Amino acid sequence: MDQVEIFKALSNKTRLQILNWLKEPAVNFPEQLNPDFENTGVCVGQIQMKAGLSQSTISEYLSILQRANLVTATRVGQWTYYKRSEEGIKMLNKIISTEL
Amino acid sequence: MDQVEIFKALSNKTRLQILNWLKEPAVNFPEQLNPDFENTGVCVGQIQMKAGLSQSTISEYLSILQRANLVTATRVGQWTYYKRSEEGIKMLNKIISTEL
DNA sequence: TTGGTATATCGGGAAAAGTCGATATATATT
DNA sequence: AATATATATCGACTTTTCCCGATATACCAA
Repeated sequence: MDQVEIFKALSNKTRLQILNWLKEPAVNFPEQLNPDFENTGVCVGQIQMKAGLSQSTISEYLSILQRANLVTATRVGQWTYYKRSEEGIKMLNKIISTEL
Repeated sequence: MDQVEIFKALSNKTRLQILNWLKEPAVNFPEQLNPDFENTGVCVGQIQMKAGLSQSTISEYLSILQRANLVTATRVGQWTYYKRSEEGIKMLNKIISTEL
C-alpha cells in the first residue's frame, strides 16, 4: 500500500470521524441492532446516519478506508460491518515514526 | 492546526520525498553552498533542482509543509532555508497514536 | 418468484489540489 | 540607482476529490 494513499484516506474530516467513532462502537452507535457488533463492527447504514452524508458517499468513504487498511469489512447477510483495523493503524504508526 | 491539513500536506509524493531528503541534508544535497546548512536547512533552489518541478511549485509545497508544522523556514539574505521540524513531526506521532 | 432492504457502483457537477509560466518582492552587488 | 539572484505570489489550466442521485447487485422473507 502506497503511503500517499494512506494519507489521502486520512485527509477528510468525515473519514477521520468514522475512524474515531469506531474506537467505541457501543458509545457512538447505541442503536446498533447486531448483538455481536463489538466483534464484527458497525454496519454502513448506522455510520451513514451518524455522518449525515449520502449512502453512496459513506459507502465510498468506507472502501477508501478499507483500501488504506485502516478498517476491515465483514459481510453478514445483507449487512456489511466495518471495524477499525488496529493492525493497519499500528503499521501507520510505524511508517510515520520510521519512514517519515 | 487542523489534522486534515496535516494529512493533506502528506498526501503528495514529492512532499513526502522532501521531508525525507531533509532528514540527511549532507547526503541528499551535496552541492549545498551554505556552510551552516546542517543547522539552518536547505534552500529552496536546491530542493527544487532535486525534485525536478518548477520553482513556483516547490515554493508552494514548502509553504504547505510549513503550515502543517512539518518544516520550519529561516530567511538568510536572499535565501530561505527549510529544515524538518522534528517537534512538529513528534506532535504528528502523538496525534496518530492518541487521536486517530 | 416477487418484493423489500442493505450496500455497491456509476455518472456527473462543483470544489480543491497539482502544476506551470509570468510577474512581484526582497535582498545583494556594483 | 541599476542590475542580478532567490523566493513568493498570481492567474490559468488540468486532474483529482467531494458528494450527490440514480441504478445495479446481493441477500432475505413471504
